Amino acid sequence: MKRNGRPIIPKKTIYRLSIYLRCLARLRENGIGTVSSEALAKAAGVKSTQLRKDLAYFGTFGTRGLGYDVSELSQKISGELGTAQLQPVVLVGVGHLGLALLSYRGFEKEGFEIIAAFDTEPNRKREKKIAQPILGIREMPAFVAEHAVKMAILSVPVAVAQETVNALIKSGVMGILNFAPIVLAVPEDVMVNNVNLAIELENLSYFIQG
Amino acid sequence: MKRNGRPIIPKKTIYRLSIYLRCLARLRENGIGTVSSEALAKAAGVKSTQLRKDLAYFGTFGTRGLGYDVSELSQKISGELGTAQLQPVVLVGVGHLGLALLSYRGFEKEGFEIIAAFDTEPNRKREKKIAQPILGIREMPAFVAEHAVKMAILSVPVAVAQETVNALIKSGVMGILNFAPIVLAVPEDVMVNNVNLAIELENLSYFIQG
DNA sequence: AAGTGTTTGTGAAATGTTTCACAAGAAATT
DNA sequence: AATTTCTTGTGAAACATTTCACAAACACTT
Repeated sequence: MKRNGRPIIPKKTIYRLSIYLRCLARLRENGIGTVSSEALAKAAGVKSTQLRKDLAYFGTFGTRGLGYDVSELSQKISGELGTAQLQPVVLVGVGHLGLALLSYRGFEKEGFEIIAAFDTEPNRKREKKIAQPILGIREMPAFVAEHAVKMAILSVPVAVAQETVNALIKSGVMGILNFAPIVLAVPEDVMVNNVNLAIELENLSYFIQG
Repeated sequence: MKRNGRPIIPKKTIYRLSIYLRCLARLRENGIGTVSSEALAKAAGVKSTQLRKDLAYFGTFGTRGLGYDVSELSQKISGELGTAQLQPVVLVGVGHLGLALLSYRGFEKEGFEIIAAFDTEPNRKREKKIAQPILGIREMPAFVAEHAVKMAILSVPVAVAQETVNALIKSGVMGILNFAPIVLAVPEDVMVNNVNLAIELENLSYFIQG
């Protein structure tokens, strides 16, 4: 299926592309130049046919009888995901979790940089020193607009989550990584990814009962 | 479809049951005693037919023409998910993220209690005081076995993630909430839920370009 | 250069999930 | 008590995703 020229790639496939990218990175670190769909799929925890189907959505990069060139495939997936260039991100809500996320060094490696954080009490004393500036929530709209920030991490209390999202969207944010345990109402063209740790635990709890 | 007497409920349905449970909790807080599938579905961000199908997997609880009793439905879903009683959980890896998770007060409300944390350097000075004991990683096997812990949160560095999981499983852990950006190899009867923040951001990044 | 062995790419089949359409049941109204 | 209104529960249809099966393409060996 296609829409405006580009094929429509399933959400799940996009998710797996990210996983493949990480596996490829590790292969490259180990100096491995070529990999078969079988081997890469195993590393990613999927079936090899699924890996090939996933790649087929946006091109054909392999060599039959040999496999895929690790560097080339990395680049192609990176390009498709749009993580080739560094993306600015803001974080809103600097509580326990927000502070931990600001300290987390895993984003930069993947092409994202938290350039600022916002909180209702930016000067409240925190037990940890961090590199990014913490600004008042009132400064958020201007900052986001000025720096053309398109993505935000939301770690505010549930009570203010919806109003915070409204403000972010008004300022131009299109994608939100939401840690507040609430279903946010957003326009169709805005995307929300929810991370709810309690739900993940509940999920585990169910399936290990059998 | 059924297996050993119980119907097989899709993973996605289980996930949504957790969401319904949260929506119901909020309704109850607001003193609302009855809710229609239409209203609850809207609050949960799904279609009403889907909500009814989800519930139909394990029973029929509604009253036609009226809707569902909020308290009763909460109990039924809780019972199905197995979150009726408090579940002990351990956390392994007390770095930035682990520390934040230990401070997170959202688990208890949902029926989970982090009863202890483990780290290779339990006495390393940390900038935050927390309630749970931090023990050496060597004490983990005995502790987990003794307290019959079935679930663990894994926030260790990638390099030691697999060996840590092996040890946890050996001690009797059946469910793992994994924050390490790596695909863990586990036996069939052990369940892993991965939380990978970089992937979530990458995902957003892709869809807001479209 | 021919033959053998691998591995990709892809229609088709199988499986899984969501949505539709509507009968059936209960409440509310007249 | 009959009628209308509302809402559930569910088989069937539509849609989406995964897996299968195998031809095509290339590498490697002899």
